Amino acid sequence: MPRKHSAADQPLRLDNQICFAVYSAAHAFNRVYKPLLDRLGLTYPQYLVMLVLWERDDVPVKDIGERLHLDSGTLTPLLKRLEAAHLVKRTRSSEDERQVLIALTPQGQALKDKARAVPQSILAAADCSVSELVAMKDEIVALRDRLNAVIGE
Amino acid sequence: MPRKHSAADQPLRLDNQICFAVYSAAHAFNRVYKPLLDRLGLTYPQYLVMLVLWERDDVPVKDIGERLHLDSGTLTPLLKRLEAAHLVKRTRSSEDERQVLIALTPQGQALKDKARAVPQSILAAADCSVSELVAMKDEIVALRDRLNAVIGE
DNA sequence: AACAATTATATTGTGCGCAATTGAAATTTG
DNA sequence: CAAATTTCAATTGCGCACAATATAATTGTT
Repeated sequence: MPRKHSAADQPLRLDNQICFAVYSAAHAFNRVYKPLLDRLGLTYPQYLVMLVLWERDDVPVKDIGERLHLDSGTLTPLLKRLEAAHLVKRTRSSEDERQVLIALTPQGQALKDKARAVPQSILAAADCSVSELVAMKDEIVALRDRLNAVIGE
Repeated sequence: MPRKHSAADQPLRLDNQICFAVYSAAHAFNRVYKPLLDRLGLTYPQYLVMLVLWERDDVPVKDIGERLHLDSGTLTPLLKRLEAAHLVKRTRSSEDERQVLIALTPQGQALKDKARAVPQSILAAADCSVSELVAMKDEIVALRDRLNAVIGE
C-alpha cells in the first residue's frame, strides 16, 4: 500500500530541514528585535554583548567571545562601535598586556533600565507561555551543544 | 519560603533568552555544514538556494526570496556568484521584463547527487532521532511564523 | 637566560543580511 | 489612452561572521 511522504523520504526538501527552521527563526527574531533595539541604539549582536556585560563587567574580550561563540574578528570592531557610542570602555590589562578589558560606562550601565522592556515585548511576540518557551529553549540549547561537540569544542 | 531563580525572574540573563539559543544554534549548524558544503563549493545560504532550485527550476528571484525570506539585496549578488560558478543561469523573462528567471545548469543539476550525503551527516551530528528532530522543527517553524505574523507578512 | 610554543587581540578579505534608494517595466486608475 | 501607482531587480552602505594571518605578550623548556 502507498505510504505518505515523510521527512525521511525527502531529505533534500527545504521544508524538511531543521537547519532552515532554525536559520529562518533566527532571522524572524532579528526582525522582531530590530525596532525594539533601535530605540536603544543597539544591533542584536551588540545587545547580546551588553547582556553579557550587564551580568558581569570588566571582562576580557575572550570571555565575551566564549560566552557568545564569537571571535575577535567579530568582536573587535563591534566593541569599538560600542566604545564610539560611549557605552563601554576598552583598556589593556596591566596584569596581562595581551588582554583588553571591557568595562561599562555609566551610560552603558544606565541602558540596562531601558532594556528591561525588551524581553516582555519578545514574549508577547512569541505568543506562547513562558514554560513552553523555556522548554523549547532547553531543547534547542541541547541540540546546539551536541552540534558543537561534533566540531570539537 | 525562598524560591529558586527562574527564567521569568531574570529576563535579561543571556542563558534565559530563547533568541540566543536560536541564534547560537544557527551558528552551530553553520559550522557543522561548512566542511560538508566546502566539498560542494557552496556556502550555507547558497545551499539553501540550491535546495529551492532542486525542487523547482526556472523561477523568478522573487519566488526564491519568498521561500527563504531573503530580499534582492542578498540574493542578487549571491545568484551572480552561483552563476560565476556555472551552477545557474540568470535570464530576463520575456513575458515580464522585470523578472529575472533562475535556471539550473547541467552542473547545477548534477550537484544534487553530491548533495544527498549532506542531510545524513547533519542527522548524525545532531545525534538524536529523526522523529525528535521533526518535532523540534515543527515547533520552531510555528514559533517563527508567530514572530513573522507580528511584523506583518 | 635564550628559544620555542602558546595566548590574546587586531587586521584583512569574502560573503551574507537588510535598509534605503534607483530605474525600468507592468498594472491600475482616472 | 495617459498619469499615477505598484512591482521586480539592482545598487549602495553598514554591520556582522568567520577564515587566515599578523603582532605582541606570556608561558614553558632547556
